[in-house]
Amino acid sequence: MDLLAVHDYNAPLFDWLPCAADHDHVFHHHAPSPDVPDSSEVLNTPPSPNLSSISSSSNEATATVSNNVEQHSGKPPNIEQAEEEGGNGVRDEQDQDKTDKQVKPKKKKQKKQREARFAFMTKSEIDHLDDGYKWRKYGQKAVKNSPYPRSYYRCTSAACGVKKRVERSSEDPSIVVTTYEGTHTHPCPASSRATFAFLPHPPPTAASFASPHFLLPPHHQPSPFSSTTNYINTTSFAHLGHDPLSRDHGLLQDIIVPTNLRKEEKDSM
DNA sequence: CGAGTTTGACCGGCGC
DNA sequence: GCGCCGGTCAAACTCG
Repeated sequence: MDLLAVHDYNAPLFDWLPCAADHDHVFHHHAPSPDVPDSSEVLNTPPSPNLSSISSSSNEATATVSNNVEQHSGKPPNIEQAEEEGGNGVRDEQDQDKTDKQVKPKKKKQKKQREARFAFMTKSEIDHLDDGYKWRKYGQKAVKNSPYPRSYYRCTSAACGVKKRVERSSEDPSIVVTTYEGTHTHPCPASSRATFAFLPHPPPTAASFASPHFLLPPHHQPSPFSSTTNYINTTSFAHLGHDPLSRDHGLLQDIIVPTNLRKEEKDSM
């Protein structure tokens, strides 16, 4: 399972970001989702079925990846939203009814299609790592089996529907688990001092995370974190699967963790 | 005053 | 069908 999951992440995943294209280190970002039913607004035209091989066996493991990709098929949330807001009148009307309980129309009937997600762990004391984008917090929830809450952020850029979740590992409170979901539809507003400044311009996206380059050890890059920040030892990663690169260097800046994997991790506890 | 955060409530999906 | 839980909304609040 773990192996599978990790495998997923070493495999090129999706073309998350348009701007990922000018990424020098672009690893292969072809978006997978061979079976992505075409949608009107798919940003990442997914030509290459890379996942097919992966997704054959483990539903769980692939769920997050391929599934997400598939889910992409629907339409990005922002689009959905746009649509919804296109039906602004609807919303307004509903607003008038809102005194009831049906406060909002929310998502329409259609099964909610989720954007591809990508989680990674960072050892940091800071919860909300600045990745160069501007995020607005729109929710926070207590996490089951964890004393730490999970925060929900959305990219503040108007048309950008990218979301991210930030939570602390209940196991190791010093580890922050960040899950990105969606594709930025705009350039990174700030990249210099950002947490991910060590990354080539395009800030963290699933694609960039998926890229092995993202796994460069700390000494290869200026640490965006405070001096108190530690790095997760590769052993952790080894436990997740493997990564020759990181193994070589012994340390790892961030650990890329498939969301499903984390789930499985939990399950196995 | 606008932008961002907090927080309680709502909703939908999923497992039992 | 029911309850649990994750995700989202939006009003109220805070801060610059």
